[in-house]
Amino acid sequence: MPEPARISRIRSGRRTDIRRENERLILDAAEKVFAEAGFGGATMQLIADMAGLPKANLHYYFPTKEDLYRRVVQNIFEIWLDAASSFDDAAGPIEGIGAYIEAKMDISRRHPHGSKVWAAEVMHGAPVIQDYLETTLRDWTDGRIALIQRWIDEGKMAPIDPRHLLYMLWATTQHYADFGHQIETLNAGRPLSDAHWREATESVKQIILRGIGAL
Amino acid sequence: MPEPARISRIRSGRRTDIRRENERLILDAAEKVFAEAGFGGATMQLIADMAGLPKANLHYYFPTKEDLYRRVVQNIFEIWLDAASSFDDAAGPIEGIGAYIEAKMDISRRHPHGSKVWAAEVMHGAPVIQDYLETTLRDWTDGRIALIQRWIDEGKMAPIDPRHLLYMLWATTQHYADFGHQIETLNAGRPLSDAHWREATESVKQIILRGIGAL
DNA sequence: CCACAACCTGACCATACGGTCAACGAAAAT
DNA sequence: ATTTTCGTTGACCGTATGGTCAGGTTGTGG
Repeated sequence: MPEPARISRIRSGRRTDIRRENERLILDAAEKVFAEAGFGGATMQLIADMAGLPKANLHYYFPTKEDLYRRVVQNIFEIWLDAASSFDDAAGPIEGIGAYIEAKMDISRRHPHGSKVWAAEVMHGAPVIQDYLETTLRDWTDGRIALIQRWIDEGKMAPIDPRHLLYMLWATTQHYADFGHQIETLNAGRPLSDAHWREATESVKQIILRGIGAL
Repeated sequence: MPEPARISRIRSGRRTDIRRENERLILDAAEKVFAEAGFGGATMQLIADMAGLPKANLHYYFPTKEDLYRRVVQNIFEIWLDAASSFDDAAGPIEGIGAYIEAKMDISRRHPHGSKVWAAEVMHGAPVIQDYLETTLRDWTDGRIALIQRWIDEGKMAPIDPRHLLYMLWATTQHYADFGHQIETLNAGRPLSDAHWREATESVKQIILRGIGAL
């Protein structure tokens, strides 16, 4: 039973601040609830309780449950895309892919809920973000495939199918968020420490970079 | 709107056959619906329609939605464990891990729904199969870690943390089921062909086996 | 000080869903 | 032939949930 969070609203007053602050409160709560219960299992009441606001207030900012969910998914997608930049300004696979793995592992640690919502959305056939997959994601992927292919042509790594390499990067890094509960259970029921995360990141980097012949 | 499937019940008569056949019908439908809609989004009515049976009949065989869901998850877990045997009777990582990757990729292709249900269950904190994680899965994992460590000690592969290698194997292979929709979208919206699956499996095997220094 | 807009919320509603049940049919068992 | 067990099903019920709304309060611009 979640208790009324309602942290000190401080003395802000400014209309825009109120809006932004409450939207933030709601989005954070929604991300967590959607991640833990799925879209169908999540209830507006639960999100409201977790945000410390009356349910009717949620509908003031987000007309429908779908609207709220859509915003949560979009947020995640943006975070996810930001990590992409680490890929580009790199001379070769060791720096580029290495930095990308580090960035994505970091996101898995800092935004596990978002990663889960994204995973669930895709698993359900991407009803909400299908257009993103077909436009933004496809373009990004094509660009990265071209880049990797260039590295291969320049002899900086072995001739691996770039597409499957990308899938492997996504799968491996996001696994630490999406299957975090399983990993935690296998870690004596305890969350991964800083050292654990460093080990994980290093292991992934080593196996993949060596696996593509970049080391 | 699903139409009444009700394939020819043939002339069986035998009480046990009816039970088994209907349970099969229901479990298959349930696996698909749970995978596509999640536990909360799935409705008994939808599962009933997809199985070609009246809703009340589902409750005759499976008292509650939870019971039905539990059975679906258990089924998957068993399939998943069966693939484990490929690991054991192998002389070294090339055969053992290679066979394991092939087995798991095959499962991803043949049981994508099951894989998704499993993923969603874990992502939601494993409310139903937590005990399996703590017993069967943990034991299996410990055994495999010991085996990999032995291979390392025998100089058959590089000194990689076996735990993270296992996570990588799970993540990569299951990704092709769980994120199948995304992969399909990036494949011009078309399902992966036989050749694609062979390529995928080979890419994964190559990167990982080379990555652990076994090639 | 007033008027207007933005924000807030308890009470309410329609619907959809999981689950029940009583009545029935068919096949075994006796 | 009769009883008993198993399978079948339409109709029904209580509840939970997404969403609405009318009447408020608060802050802001004129």
